[in-house]
Amino acid sequence: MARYNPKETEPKWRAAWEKAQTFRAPADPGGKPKWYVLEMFPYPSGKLHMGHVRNYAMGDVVARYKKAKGFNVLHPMGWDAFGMPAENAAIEGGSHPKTATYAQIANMREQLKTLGLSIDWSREFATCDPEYYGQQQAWFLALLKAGLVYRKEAEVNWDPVDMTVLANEQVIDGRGWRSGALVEKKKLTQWFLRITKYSDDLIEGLKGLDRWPDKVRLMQENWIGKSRGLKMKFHFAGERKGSVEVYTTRPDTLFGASFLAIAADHPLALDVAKSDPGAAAFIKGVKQGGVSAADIEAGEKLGYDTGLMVAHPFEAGKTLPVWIANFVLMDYGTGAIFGCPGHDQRDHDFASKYKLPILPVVLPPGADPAEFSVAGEPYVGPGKIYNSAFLDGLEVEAAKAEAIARIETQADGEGATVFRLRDWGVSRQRYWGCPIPVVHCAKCGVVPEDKLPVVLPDDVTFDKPGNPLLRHPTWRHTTCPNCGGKAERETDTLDTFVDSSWYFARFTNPDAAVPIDKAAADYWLPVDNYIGGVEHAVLHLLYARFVTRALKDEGFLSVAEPFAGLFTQGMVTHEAYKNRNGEWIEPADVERRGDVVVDKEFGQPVVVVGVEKMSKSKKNVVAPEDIFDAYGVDSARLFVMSDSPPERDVQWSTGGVEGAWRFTHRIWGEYENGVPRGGEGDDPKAVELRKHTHRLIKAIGDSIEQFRFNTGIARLYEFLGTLKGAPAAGASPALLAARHEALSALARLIAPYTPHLAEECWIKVGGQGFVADAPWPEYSESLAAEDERILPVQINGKRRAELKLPAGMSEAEVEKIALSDEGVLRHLEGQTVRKVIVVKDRIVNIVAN
RNA sequence: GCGGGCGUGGCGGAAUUGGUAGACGCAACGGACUUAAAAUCCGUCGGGAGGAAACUCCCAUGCCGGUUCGAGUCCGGCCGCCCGCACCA
Repeated sequence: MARYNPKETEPKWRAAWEKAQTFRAPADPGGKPKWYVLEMFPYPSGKLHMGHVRNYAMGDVVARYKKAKGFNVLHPMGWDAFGMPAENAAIEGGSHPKTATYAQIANMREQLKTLGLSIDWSREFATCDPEYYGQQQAWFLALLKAGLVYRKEAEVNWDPVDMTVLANEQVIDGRGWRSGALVEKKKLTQWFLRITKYSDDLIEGLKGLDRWPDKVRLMQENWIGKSRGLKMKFHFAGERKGSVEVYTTRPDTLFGASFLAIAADHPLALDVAKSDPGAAAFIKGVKQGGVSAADIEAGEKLGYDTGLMVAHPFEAGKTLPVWIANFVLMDYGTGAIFGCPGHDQRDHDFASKYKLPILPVVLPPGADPAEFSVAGEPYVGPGKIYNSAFLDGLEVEAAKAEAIARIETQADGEGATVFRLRDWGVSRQRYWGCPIPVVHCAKCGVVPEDKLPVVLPDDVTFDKPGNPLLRHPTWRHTTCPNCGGKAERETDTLDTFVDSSWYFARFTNPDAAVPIDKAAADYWLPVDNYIGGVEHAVLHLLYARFVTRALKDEGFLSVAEPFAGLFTQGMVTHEAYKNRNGEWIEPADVERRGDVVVDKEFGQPVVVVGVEKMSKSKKNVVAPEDIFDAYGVDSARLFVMSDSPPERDVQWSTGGVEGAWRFTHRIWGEYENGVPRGGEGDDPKAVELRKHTHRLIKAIGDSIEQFRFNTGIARLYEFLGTLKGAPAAGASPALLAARHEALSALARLIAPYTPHLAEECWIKVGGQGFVADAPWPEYSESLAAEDERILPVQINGKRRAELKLPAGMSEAEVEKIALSDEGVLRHLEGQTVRKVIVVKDRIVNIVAN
């Protein structure tokens, strides 16, 4: 018997689908409901890895299923093609980012196509296509006009050797990751998107995203970080005029205030430093005090007493010293706080160090005011306010409201909402990104470019550090669209997160002459299933939500939320191995012999270091091409979906993919000799098989709807066992008919997972056209329903017997049967039945003693 | 430190959401086929005790306690691991 040969069948079907344009998503709805499936588009690294296989296989399962269920499915693919890897490669002597990127796209497109995905390739684009980023420039200018884009001076991590701005994660121990140079804090005028305008709305919108993981919603909520409190002024006591504004979420503890602290870059601190060398030195010290998170964590609280005093707003005559403190952040709240050491850990640390008063004003429930002390540690829990004049006796929350009201009547401040979220800095001093389409004119200032796209020049060099656009002989020199005079182009390019913040909308009509074809977007958006890695839980997904809102407000599209359903899938991991010299070795070079893992070549035992994300550095990478070659694409797809729940990591193993491979062959074995249609007749075995078939149809559909692919696949494996128990050889006509029904359904049920094999099977059952175009099988409720139940009988909570009963039997009847069952009676000997609990179709529990 | 999640056989994981714990797969072991091996097929597979056997009983979902007729699932307290944020006032 000829074995199923995926190497022959798989390419054949891919070519057939392509020729028939099976996965083209028609723009015209034609009465079908739409379904938009999108996986996060890849950076074109040039090499497909197992993580991609899992991500795209997952989306493909849903897309193929929804298509079979009668939806008009959009399932597009593109390339997140701008960004630093290509530019860094060019700097290191590689080829030009453009040629390299398009070459890598070509490679990766071929590899992705090998996966047999149901993608509408006619919609493909790359973010580095001028047709795409030109439209991005168009809406960028619309946002600029609307005031959602602005420039301001901001501090950046500047690498003085590479002459570039670094992201925080590129700064390692205060040094540039590439050059190793000490990173400087530098002020540059940068472009910002006003995401903070939508802070509240972005939090509110999360509530409606009921098909998002709670975890991601929570992460976004925390990231935006809304807090309610009080902004208030402390007036200077003494000669100095004016006031310092602070923000607090604990106005109830105002009577416990013992100092004010301001950030080192607070205007007041800078003013003091002008005439106070000590303050100037302190500020300088704070600024140099490390950039990395670890530095900040280890950092001790330090302060400098400015000598200034402010008046307490409620206690006449009481004054508080104003300190400059290293732990106060300028860009949160007002950059100034009042310190209440009794009820805040940081203030307590600070006050202890500088011997400032520590006053308790919140009394924990049940504590004795005469005994209670906060000298050792602050108390941050709930309680009643005391030592606080008019606030005495109030609970914390009530006291907050009362304090805010008082401050408001004194006209010293007002209740305020503050967000942690900052505006989005999108300037990158880099070449390989979308040019910011403005010119700088000496006469007219910043002027939007009127001829789009502003195209990146190709003739640039990477032999010197810094932004090649700055060095280009002609590119930046242009004329002002406004006055026609000499002007210079902006040389900053956009953060690549901008590119990925709207691509899902562009897919709805990638050829539109405007950024977004509104009719197409209105039809397709929002994305119904968005699938990708959880590492994008905050940044990408928050930016995309923001840009969608901004584009909606500017009339480009109609939805506020781009992604109705989100699924974050786990990684593909693999065991990592080290030989006895401590060197990493590749999975291909090791072999399992009994209980030990050995080096194939030398036979020496190797150490299994653990199961980790596939990475080059640990050499625990399995190349998808090798797997496709050995087992076929279908087996690889099936395995990455089968072993673990999709949101969790899956561990790649040779044994696992071999199991999937065996399964495909066993399936084929049921079809290869033909599937006779059978005939009429009575056969209990036929009825039994039909029941299993209809139950399976229901189960597989449910498992895909719920993203529980692993349990669905388990049911498919199980069903194969059922088929083997009802072989075709010697079967009655009725059983043959039931087998035909089963195998016809099965071909369609496996199609989302193993689409190539399914097409072969579909032929064998006499299916019309592609199984990829075939409707999902229907199940009959009555056949899928269990008509017989096995009820366990517990006695005092321990399972003692089983009853096989028809489903739906009444509680009283079940009780009667249970109490007369031989096995049950044996266990009840010498005991009195006190109570019988019958849960319909589920369980019987007899309480006896 | 704050917020969230998880802990089930040798391993990945199931468990109708409070109702037969261990589906399905991997590994392992036994058997069939074969001159032999691979492949394939069939079977066993949480631990313990009893029995020739069908089977019966006890223990078991990180640990301790609670609620309940009944707890892997709910509640409280520990222990361990993972993720996010991190001086956010």
